[in-house]
Amino acid sequence: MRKRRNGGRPTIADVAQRAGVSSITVSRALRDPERVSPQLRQQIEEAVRELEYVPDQHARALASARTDVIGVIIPSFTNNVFADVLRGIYDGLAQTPYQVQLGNSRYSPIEEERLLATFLSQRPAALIVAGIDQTERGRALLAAAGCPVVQVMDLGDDPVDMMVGFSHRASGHAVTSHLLEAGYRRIGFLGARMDPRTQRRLEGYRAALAEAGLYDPARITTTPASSSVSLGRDLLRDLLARMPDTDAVFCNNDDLALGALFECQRALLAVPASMGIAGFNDLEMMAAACPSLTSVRTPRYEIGSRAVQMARAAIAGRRPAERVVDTGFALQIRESTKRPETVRPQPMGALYNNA
Amino acid sequence: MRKRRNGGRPTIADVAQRAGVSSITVSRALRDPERVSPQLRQQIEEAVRELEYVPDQHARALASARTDVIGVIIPSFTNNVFADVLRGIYDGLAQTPYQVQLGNSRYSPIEEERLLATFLSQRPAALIVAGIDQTERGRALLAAAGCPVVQVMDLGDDPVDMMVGFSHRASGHAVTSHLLEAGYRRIGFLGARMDPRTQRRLEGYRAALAEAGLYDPARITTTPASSSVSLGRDLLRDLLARMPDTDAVFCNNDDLALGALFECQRALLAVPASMGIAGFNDLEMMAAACPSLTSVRTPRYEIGSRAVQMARAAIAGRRPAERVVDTGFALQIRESTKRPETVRPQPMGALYNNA
DNA sequence: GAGGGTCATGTCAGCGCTATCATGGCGAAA
DNA sequence: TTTCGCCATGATAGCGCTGACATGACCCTC
Repeated sequence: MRKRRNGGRPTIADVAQRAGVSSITVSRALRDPERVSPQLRQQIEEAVRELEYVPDQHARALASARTDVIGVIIPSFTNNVFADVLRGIYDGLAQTPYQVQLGNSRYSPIEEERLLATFLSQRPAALIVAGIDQTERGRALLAAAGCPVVQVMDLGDDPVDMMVGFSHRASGHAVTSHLLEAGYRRIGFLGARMDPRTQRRLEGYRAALAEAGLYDPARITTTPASSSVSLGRDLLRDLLARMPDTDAVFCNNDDLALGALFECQRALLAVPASMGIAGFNDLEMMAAACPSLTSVRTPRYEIGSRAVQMARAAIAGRRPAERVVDTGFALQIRESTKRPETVRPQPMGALYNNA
Repeated sequence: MRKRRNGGRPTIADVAQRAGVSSITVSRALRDPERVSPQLRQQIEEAVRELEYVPDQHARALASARTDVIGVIIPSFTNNVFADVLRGIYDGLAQTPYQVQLGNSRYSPIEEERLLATFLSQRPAALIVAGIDQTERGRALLAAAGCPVVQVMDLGDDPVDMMVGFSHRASGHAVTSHLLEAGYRRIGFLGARMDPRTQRRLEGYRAALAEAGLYDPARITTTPASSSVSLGRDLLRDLLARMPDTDAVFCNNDDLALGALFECQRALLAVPASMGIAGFNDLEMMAAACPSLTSVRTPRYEIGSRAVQMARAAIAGRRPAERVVDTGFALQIRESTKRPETVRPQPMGALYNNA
């Protein structure tokens, strides 16, 4: 008896023998049941069940030069934003043979390039990457990938292949315009990490204020450090130390906005009367905060599932007509930017008593 | 010329030809350089570089019946807790040939079992799974996996193989004891999703209160819904409607605690004077909140990297002596449970003015 | 009824790599 | 010098599966 290296698991040949057919017929019955007569199909299914046969992915990949792996590269695990995209992707792939190969670029284009090279060496069925700011070589790798590629979470003019996202510049512009309409005039910007998408939101902010003749670069407070709630507090404190008359802040993301709110509470600065606060992404907590926080709802889950949908269509040879999908975004206006008619800073009572 | 199915990529035979050796020597040079003479090794390395040769993972896996894939199963992508564990795992695997195959069980033991079966069909090098509450069949699959298995984030008596985590019961007990020591007497419990780890924290809460003769099941408020900040608000509101004299809450996790804080702010209930709040996991925002929130620091990143370390040691045949590692946890006492000496509910001024 | 088309199934030869055993050279021990 | 064993390297035979082509049965058309 031949030695088995695969731990005694049955092979396609075992199934074939048991079903009384050749192994290629079993192979066909598993991949494309239509091409096998109902009679044999049934025999084969039975044999598969009896032997608990599971195809060997590696052998399949080697023989067919194709895999059922979809590579996904995101810049952060910790950022809830990508967790939602990921959920969309995984949910879109449930009940399919596809598997996800997940990479974390840590917001580094170099690391992204490295991951891309690694992933491509496995000839994935498709690739989903966050952002449109690959390195030149990264773009070249993607272009030569030989599989569908979907860039997600951003929008640009020249997709490598397909694209699903929204305009960060437009969303930054929309939030800032909203703050202006709410009556705020000395609007600051809090930004962390300053990745390309953040930069584009900042551009939108800048443009909206410039159009209103109210742009003042001194109100922009950023840091390369990665975003956090504490950082939101620190950044707002810095900003107020430099520009005490600032009456609102557009926070680059929701963590910073929450931190800014906490800082206002600590400094006894009334929100929204003396300070308007807007965040970005509209994480679940924004609606629950007190006061509730204005933000921009970004369709993260939808972007993930849509990307999968497009990728699968492309794999199946039905490339969608629309290669670039703009999912849009939605301003969620809440208490934190509902400025009372009379604009005048108001002192507040103490919020709580702790010694 | 032979047709190439792999897209024209060079194979090990190409490298061998270029280096003037046989392909098995190239194979050895790549896997175990020590076994090849320095002379040939150098020639081979050069050929690899010139051809940009990248080994085919599938062919390697098929021929050797081994892979460089480490399967990881977590119950949620959205929960920040697992994001940190994941970071620990990925960081521990950086600069190694290992790759992660990530599965999301969505807190369903059935789904976990399914994932386990799928992953095992690929003969992973190791498996890291969250929790110790597998189904019976899941446990059997793990036991028969034929690879190192690390259960993480919890602690139990009979590891399938290895285990890294801490006692949820003990941590629940510790938090509750702290609330008692701080002077709170009518302590509630807010819990969402109620997965097994949450249940054990609840047990700890129950035990601590029972020991103090203060246990009242009516103060336990739970829901099978998944955790969120809004839910924290809802649960606290429910609890206070039923048991208005509740003077503190142990929240099953930090999202709920934050929601509870917001609810107190909305209801003008002073924290920590009239209501103590403690969370669980000590996410970054807890220290930044206003008032800052007491929580239990859980070493999530460390658990991830430690699990990888143990798995790699086991793969290399050096199974660690300690199969079960208790990482412990640390109570982080902050403003939200620092009750003033005089215990008496205090009214507060309005926090903010929004019309 | 010959020719041609379609369909279900089979044969065969790899995919790119590694396990296994074989080989030859060389130094140490006898 | 002879013998042995060790080491570096090579030849060979698959790993489990699928692509490409072959085969034969059957049906339709003129």
